[in-house]
Amino acid sequence: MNGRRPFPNPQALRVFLCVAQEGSVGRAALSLGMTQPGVSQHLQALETQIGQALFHRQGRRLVLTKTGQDLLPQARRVVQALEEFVQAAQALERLERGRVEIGAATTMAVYVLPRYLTEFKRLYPEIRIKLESGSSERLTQRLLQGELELAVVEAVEHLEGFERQLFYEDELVVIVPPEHPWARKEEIAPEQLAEVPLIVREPGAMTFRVLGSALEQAGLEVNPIFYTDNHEVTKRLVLEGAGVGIVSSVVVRPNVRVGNLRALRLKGLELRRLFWLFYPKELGNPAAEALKNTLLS
Amino acid sequence: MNGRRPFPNPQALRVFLCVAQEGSVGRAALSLGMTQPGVSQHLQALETQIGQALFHRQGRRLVLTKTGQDLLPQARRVVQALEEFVQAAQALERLERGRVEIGAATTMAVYVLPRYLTEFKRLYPEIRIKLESGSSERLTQRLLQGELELAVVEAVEHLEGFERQLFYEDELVVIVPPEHPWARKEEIAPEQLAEVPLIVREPGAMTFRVLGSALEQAGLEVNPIFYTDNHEVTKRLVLEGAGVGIVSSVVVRPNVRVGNLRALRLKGLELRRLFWLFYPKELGNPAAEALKNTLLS
DNA sequence: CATTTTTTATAATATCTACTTATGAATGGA
DNA sequence: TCCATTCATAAGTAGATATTATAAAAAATG
Repeated sequence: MNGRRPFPNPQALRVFLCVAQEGSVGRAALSLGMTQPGVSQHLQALETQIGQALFHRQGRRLVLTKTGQDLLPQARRVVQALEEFVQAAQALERLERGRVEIGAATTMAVYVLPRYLTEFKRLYPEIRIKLESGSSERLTQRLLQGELELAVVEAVEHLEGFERQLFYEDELVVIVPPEHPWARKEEIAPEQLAEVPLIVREPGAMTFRVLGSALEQAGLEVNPIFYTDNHEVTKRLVLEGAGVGIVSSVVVRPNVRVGNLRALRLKGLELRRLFWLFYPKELGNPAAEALKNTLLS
Repeated sequence: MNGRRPFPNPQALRVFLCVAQEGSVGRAALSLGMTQPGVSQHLQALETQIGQALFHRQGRRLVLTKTGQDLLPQARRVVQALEEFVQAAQALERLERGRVEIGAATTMAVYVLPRYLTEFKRLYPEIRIKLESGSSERLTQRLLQGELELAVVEAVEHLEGFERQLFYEDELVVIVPPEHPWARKEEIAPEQLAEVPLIVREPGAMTFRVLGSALEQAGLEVNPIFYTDNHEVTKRLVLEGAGVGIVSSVVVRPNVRVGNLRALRLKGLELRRLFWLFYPKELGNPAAEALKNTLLS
């Protein structure tokens, strides 16, 4: 069996409505932009399908039967529901509605994304955004499973079916309180880290891993005295004089600086972290497309 | 241009809903009673039509995109409206709903139809009946124009596209009050009508015309002193002693008799009136069909 | 009352749609 | 690595949906 139609053709319903309104097959055809025989055929098809006459044909006159009158409102509801469907789809396309779910590595989510999201909200006030922060691994996973449409994470590798663009170039810096002996320096030698109490993020965090591998390549070893799960905690501890911190540079940028923390580079070490925006090759959701563009503009 | 489709195919919407619910193309196909490629094609067609992805294909996994989630309720409404349409049509067919409009010559409407309509109401309590009374000519007109589906009228002639069955055989009778000299008779000679004050219906009414033509054929002439537009008025006048009435026999049948009116036949005159039930050859409205059967049973 | 005009229905036909089966490709588990 | 499962694609077919052309019937007109 093929070409079968389990329920009435909405085009026929539309024809039905139009003929009922216009009171004439010919005028309905005109109004619907089709030819008159097509209208006749649709009407007949609908009538045989429901097994009842919708119109009374007395010569050229067409009068709704009682059945026709009774079915008119139901037919109207169908057509209206269909129109609302396409309107909803168009509204999504025109960004008058919609949702995006984006994931971002915690550091980005806290220190960088807010300003973009604010801008996006200004451009498309009706679109709902859900921001999920977490580890790059977890977010990458969620992206692959289609539960996120965009993700700002550190590149693990190329992801099949996805594209990426560089979003943010970060580096790790050493932070010290203003009264610290290093406070006036621009940079210090990595070896000096062994002489001070170190405050870093917990071993699981990417921040820590970047640091660890860099120091390892340099043949150095450090003994942190504090592990934190939060850059803000690190900053506080450093300000209190508990030690020297190592954090992403974004957390001491002008607008997020706390107190008079000083930031220094580690001489000769490459501590850069690259954050990429990942997105499916065909992301298909106009709202996600728009957010992507905002993020990359 | 042909085969065009101005708005989405509801079958595709149904597929969309089912895939979203089942979470799998294959299972949706099974549940919809079609093969898997058909489902895939419907989904793709819908997606290209609205220009957005509804599902995220990560390998074999299918996850609703945000767009898909947003459009799900609208799609559901369309399918539901369609189902309600067919249900409404079926309800009409099963006589669980519906309307009939029947016309009947005044005499029939007042004295005969009520008991049939009561019976019909008992059989099909949900069906609304509208009874229109009036002259046979007017009702025939309305029937031809499709504004009535059934009509109990006196036969004018054969109506093209309509059928008829004898519904009621009536005759005109003379009525007199119980104290009248004729009260004990079964019938009287037509000539005697000239000797008494006559009360008849107005010249426009069929009752009058039947009488007139019968008397004319018999070469008689009468001079009514009262014209009424209502058999009840005639009966009252006769009872009060105002004269002798000529009415349809139905109006003095046992259950509609007022007082002790006596009815007499006119000897040698054929004063029968035949009331026919007229209906379109294909009346297409199950409710009308049912009422027709009740009337003829 | 015959003729013309208007309007709907039918016929023949072409294209597009909506299925089918057969097959390929990719994923996930053993 | 192989196998099973699942979705996508290809090719083919019956049916649906439109078209144009034409007939038939009813109203309008002279």
